[in-house]
Amino acid sequence: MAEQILPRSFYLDSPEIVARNLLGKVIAHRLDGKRLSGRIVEVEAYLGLSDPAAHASSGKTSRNAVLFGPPGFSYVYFIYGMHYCLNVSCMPDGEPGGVLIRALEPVEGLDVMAQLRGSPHFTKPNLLTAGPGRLCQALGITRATHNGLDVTLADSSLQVLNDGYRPNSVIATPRIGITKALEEPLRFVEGGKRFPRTKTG
DNA sequence: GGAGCGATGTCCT
DNA sequence: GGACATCGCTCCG
Repeated sequence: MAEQILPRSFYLDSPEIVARNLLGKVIAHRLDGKRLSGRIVEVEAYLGLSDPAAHASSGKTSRNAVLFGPPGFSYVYFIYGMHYCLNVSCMPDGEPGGVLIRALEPVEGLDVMAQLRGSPHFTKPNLLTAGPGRLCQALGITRATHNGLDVTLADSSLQVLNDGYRPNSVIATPRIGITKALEEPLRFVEGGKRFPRTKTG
């Protein structure tokens, strides 16, 4: 099938549902006329006020406002003084929720990704986009340029596409790198996929 | 290949 | 002032 932009209705569901459904979809970023893309192989769901690990848990602030807005918008934040992380908002307008994109399998523009990441990584394509900080660097995504973009528009520079690929199975595990709600199985990876990703799973 | 650790900016308490 | 949804380098096996 031809690739299609995921419609806003795709993101209306709860973060757990949207996270599972995002596995196997393609993130595409048009940068200086060149398309950089990768297939989603690892995601995490972050809920609203009931999830102490979520940015939205302490209420709406200027930083996390996108999570409280309409579904299908990018939420990019800066972490550890060094890295950006990409999320997509879900749930209806006014209700917080989001999905963190943790790892991609690079598909298009690997040469540009390697330049953005540093050329030594070109020989290790798994290190280009495995990890939330790495994939933002590889795609050229920053908070200044990519926070709050509507990823459902045909003319958006950042899109999420369905090309017909379907994961064989989905495995749920605890989330990584957090200090609260450590046991909740809200991290999702595709079962049996060979492509390297972060940590276990 | 795995554990330990430093780098480093922004936001909220 | 401290926490933080991370990464890459070192050192040790």
